[in-house]
Amino acid sequence: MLLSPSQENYLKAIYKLQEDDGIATNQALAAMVEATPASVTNMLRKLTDTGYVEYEAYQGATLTSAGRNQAVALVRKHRLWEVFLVDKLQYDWDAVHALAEELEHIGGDELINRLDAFLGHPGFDPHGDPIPNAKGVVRVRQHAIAASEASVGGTFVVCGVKDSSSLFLQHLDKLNIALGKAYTLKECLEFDRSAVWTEQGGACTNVSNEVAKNVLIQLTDA
Amino acid sequence: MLLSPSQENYLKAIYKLQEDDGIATNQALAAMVEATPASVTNMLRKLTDTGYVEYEAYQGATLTSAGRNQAVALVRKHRLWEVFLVDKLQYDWDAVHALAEELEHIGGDELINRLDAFLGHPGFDPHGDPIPNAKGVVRVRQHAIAASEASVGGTFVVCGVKDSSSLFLQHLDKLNIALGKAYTLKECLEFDRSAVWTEQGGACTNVSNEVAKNVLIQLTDA
DNA sequence: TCTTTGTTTTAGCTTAGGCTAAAAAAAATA
DNA sequence: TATTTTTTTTAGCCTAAGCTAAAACAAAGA
Repeated sequence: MLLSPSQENYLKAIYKLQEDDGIATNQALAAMVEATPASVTNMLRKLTDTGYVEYEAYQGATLTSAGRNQAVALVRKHRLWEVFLVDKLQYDWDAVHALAEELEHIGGDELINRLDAFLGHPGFDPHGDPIPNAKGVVRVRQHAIAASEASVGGTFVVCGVKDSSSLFLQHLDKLNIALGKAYTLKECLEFDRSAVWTEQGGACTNVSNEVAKNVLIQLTDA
Repeated sequence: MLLSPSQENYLKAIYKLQEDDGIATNQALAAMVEATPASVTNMLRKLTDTGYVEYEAYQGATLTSAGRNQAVALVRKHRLWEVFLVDKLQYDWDAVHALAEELEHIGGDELINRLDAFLGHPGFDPHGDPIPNAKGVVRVRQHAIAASEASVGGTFVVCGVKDSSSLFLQHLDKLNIALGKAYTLKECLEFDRSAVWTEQGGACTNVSNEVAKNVLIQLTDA
């Protein structure tokens, strides 16, 4: 069954909502694909016919296992193209989402597997999100927690973000926070829950709770 | 003015027909974009409104200078993606057209200029066709003639093809003919105009007139 | 339980890009 | 020049994917 770009976007949206919220409601889908709830109902009917989605009126949508495979393949394509754009074309990490969104609808397995090999089979995209392999296996990020969960005195490495909007990523750039950087949580201020992170070199960064909640870290025992 | 992929394909088709035949007739366009003449009439009206095409009923279509710019930009995108697919993803030269046809509609100048830089500003695509630069200047292939025009005893280098169909390219593969290879035209047989080409190493290749007409060469004075 | 509120679906419309069949125009031939 | 053939256009229809407004349903509060 061949899917249109639009149909592929719906599958991806259902997949993400299922992962995050467990359930893909009509309204949430509408927001995610930028359409009205009425249009969503319409599309869900069609996708049910393709066998990728299970859907009954008023009950929300679920992916079939075929649908899930499609969605994972799309996530794989999206993230590999993001790696290409950042690693090879030197784009900034906050500028690749929209382009990858277009590129992910091009070609089939052959293209993406060649791209994967060319990029050296990367495990993570520029935002630290894991890249499913050719068989659709998504490696789960081990031991990743939100930076807001760290305890004072602890050391950690930044390994991902929860919010990958341009706005947030550019804010991290301004704070000079990037994937792979190591910090110690020096203190956490009672008043607004903002934190002070120090780098090995001694540089300090003031991090608001709002930011910390959206930065993923791995604790290190150093 | 933002164009749809379909509209872009029409502009490219008009451009090619103008280059080759001087005139883009409705019927030729229909064949090229794989639609009916009625659909072409329809689309030409719309493109006239965008200012990229000039068109009057029964008179065929011409590109405006803005239209020509768009078309050249598309040719540039197409050929750069072909270079990427062959040089970086190791595709065979006969397998890249369809994918490039999809990729050429993605993104804007930023993406393609970065791709160009990444590829090292190549001058020619895998079929020997020149790649327009960022300003839309198409370098004309110097001194290129069809191999069928060579005279016996002459030496030449293969620099392009007139027919870049999969079928023809695969045939060249079988004959072991590739861009950049040097030959001497040993003899030309009266009966069927087929020719014998010899390589430096001494290997001989029998080349039909039909093939020779579609291979572009540059004469060398060796 | 009844009513209000919020969500989902239905009904009917829109636009882009196709199509076929018939009419009109242009080109070619007698 | 008249007629036939070919090409192009018109007219009317189709599908995908969206939209709005109204109706139907589900969930929550009184």
